[in-house]
Amino acid sequence: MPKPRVTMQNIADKLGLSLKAVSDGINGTGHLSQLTRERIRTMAREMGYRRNSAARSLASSSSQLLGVLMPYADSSFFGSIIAGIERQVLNSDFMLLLGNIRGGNDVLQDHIRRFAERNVEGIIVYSNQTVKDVADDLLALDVPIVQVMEPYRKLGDAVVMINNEEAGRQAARHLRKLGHTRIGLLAHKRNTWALDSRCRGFQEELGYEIPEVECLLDIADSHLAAQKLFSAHPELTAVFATSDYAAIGALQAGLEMGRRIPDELAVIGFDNLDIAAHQLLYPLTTFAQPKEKVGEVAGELLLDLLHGKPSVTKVLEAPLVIRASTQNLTKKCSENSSDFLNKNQVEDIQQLDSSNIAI
Amino acid sequence: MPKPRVTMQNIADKLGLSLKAVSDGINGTGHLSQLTRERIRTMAREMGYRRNSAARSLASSSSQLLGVLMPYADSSFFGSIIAGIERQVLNSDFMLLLGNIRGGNDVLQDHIRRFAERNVEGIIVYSNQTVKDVADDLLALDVPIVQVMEPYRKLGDAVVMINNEEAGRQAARHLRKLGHTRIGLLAHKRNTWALDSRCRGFQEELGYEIPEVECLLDIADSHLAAQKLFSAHPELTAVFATSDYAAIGALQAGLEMGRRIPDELAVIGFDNLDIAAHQLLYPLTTFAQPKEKVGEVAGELLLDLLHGKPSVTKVLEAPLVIRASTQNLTKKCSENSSDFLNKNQVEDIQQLDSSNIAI
DNA sequence: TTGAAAGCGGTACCAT
DNA sequence: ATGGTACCGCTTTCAA
Repeated sequence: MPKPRVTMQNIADKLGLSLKAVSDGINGTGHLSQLTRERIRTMAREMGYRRNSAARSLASSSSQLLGVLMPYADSSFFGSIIAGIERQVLNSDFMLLLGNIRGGNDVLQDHIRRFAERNVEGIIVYSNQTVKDVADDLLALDVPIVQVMEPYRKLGDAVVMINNEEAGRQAARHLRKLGHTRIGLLAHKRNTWALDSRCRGFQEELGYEIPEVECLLDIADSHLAAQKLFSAHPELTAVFATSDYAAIGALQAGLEMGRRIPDELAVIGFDNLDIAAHQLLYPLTTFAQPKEKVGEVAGELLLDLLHGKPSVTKVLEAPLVIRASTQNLTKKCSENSSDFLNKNQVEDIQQLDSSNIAI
Repeated sequence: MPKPRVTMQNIADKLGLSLKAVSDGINGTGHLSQLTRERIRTMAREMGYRRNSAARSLASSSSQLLGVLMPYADSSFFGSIIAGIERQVLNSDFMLLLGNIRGGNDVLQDHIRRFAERNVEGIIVYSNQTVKDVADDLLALDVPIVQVMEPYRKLGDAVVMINNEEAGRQAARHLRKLGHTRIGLLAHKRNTWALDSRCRGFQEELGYEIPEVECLLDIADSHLAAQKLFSAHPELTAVFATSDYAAIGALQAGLEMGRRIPDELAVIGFDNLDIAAHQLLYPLTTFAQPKEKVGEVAGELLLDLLHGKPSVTKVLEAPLVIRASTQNLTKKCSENSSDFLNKNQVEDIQQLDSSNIAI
């Protein structure tokens, strides 16, 4: 049989106080003498009182629940963002209700319905195509929404995003500084703000027409696309790939053609995934999006919105992490280009705790 | 102003029925005529009724909430497990409350307290060291617990785990079949059941004393450890590393010594992480733990427990994925060893949807 | 088959 | 500084 819950009434009875007094005592509200408050709290602890958020939520119509809609299973990317959110909102006693947005519109609509039933007070969402499709249902929840990584106008302008354009520019500058003049672009479909501005920044910074091939987010396809790019433009000595996956494909194609990395072919990726950082022979130069920070800022932003503050758009920078795919890093790399990033700046580079990985 | 919620009472009034009738009509409980039930449901839909789970939870003392405690930010590993759980329990109208178990005992205890306040009805947990430390608090919740990947006796025997011992054995058999007779072990600390049985299976299958060096879950340290191993035992031609990270370190050390892969040095890893699958020159032979499946089974198991069924331990197999780090896969690889895994068997190998990754 | 009424455990307004 | 009390929206006996 389930052990009986200790209620505020129980405490009140024990102490000869009113229910109201106990409620105020525990919540720090109302006007109580210091002594009473102490007595109440002590007794609550003694009796092992835990508040009942269902009751509290019903009475106050505030669930202290935030909905998180992300494709968290595809990579550790969104897991990190979620961890950032969690850390930020836990202090305010909010908890996260999860919804994976991999899957069709119906699955997502199901999540949204559940969010409604549970009275979530705010949403943090990555606006992928599915989300865009059901944006109306999301808006119907009538709660603050914060978007991360990808802004979709319809969902408002409370957004935490990465300065993709500047990253694109920086990629161009980095390659130019290394002396490359024939530079190509291996790009994914520009059907998102992030990918589009990433490419735009790159092209604008270079200022001339750039050979470009489109590829899927898939190493095999990127490989083929890169082959196409290099055979159509054998003069290229550098390529900016808009993801690490594409970059790997480009490296692969380059190696097959006998190019030496990075002199005869320099490659920049995007994301600083493990496959970039831990690529054995050719660690990838790439951009490290501050994932956890994005989550933290998003959480903070959402809490602000809940407190009535106006919505704002926050733009974070993605530092360039320079590795062997663009630059031979000798031992004196520390006194090298100003681009070179101190490891400490990149949250990604962290020691894993063996007890935390199901290796 | 918050738009007024449609309540069951509203519906009852509109229909001239009692609250009870509406409740029964919507929940499919009680005895109602087919007609009334239809009328109620139709009206509910028309008025845009959504149930209020706070009220429902308070009245029925069932929260329909499951707590998930995992280090989901470190890699995509646990994200996949969580996605599996979600898919399994969503049909039963449960939702997942998340708790990251990276961090100290106090953070975890905080999660547990919140779980208590929110009346979670069950827990799925990865028993890392922190969890083991606060196992008592977890048990105090007095709800069913399902463990994934790592069993900790104190938390009961409802567990979904991987047959690590068999995987270890299979690693040994695979290397032996390839003709290797001098085999080493590059192992992480055996402070978990998973790691210990993985090593044990490997050793037992080989049946003789195996040169072994311990390393951290970190490529740099694994690299050093592997150097140590190979210089102490230059006769080794193969090594089983108990994680892909360690395997990368081993490859690195081997390459530095001028070994040709896989003839002069074969390496097996564990986990089928991206860094294994997408290692450019030397894709890693490794074990693919069925992560999402683990989640699904765990979810199913927990639901069973909630329905009063007895707890059981489920053991899943981790198929070996053979790649170039142990075997030269020519075009006729498909007619190769029976070990060779059909890609379709490995859930891991999936096409990523570009709109789902913040590349 | 349907309805009335008593909670579930709090919150919050209004007295005192 | 404290107490009384009317809900919050739904589930659940129990009676009709």
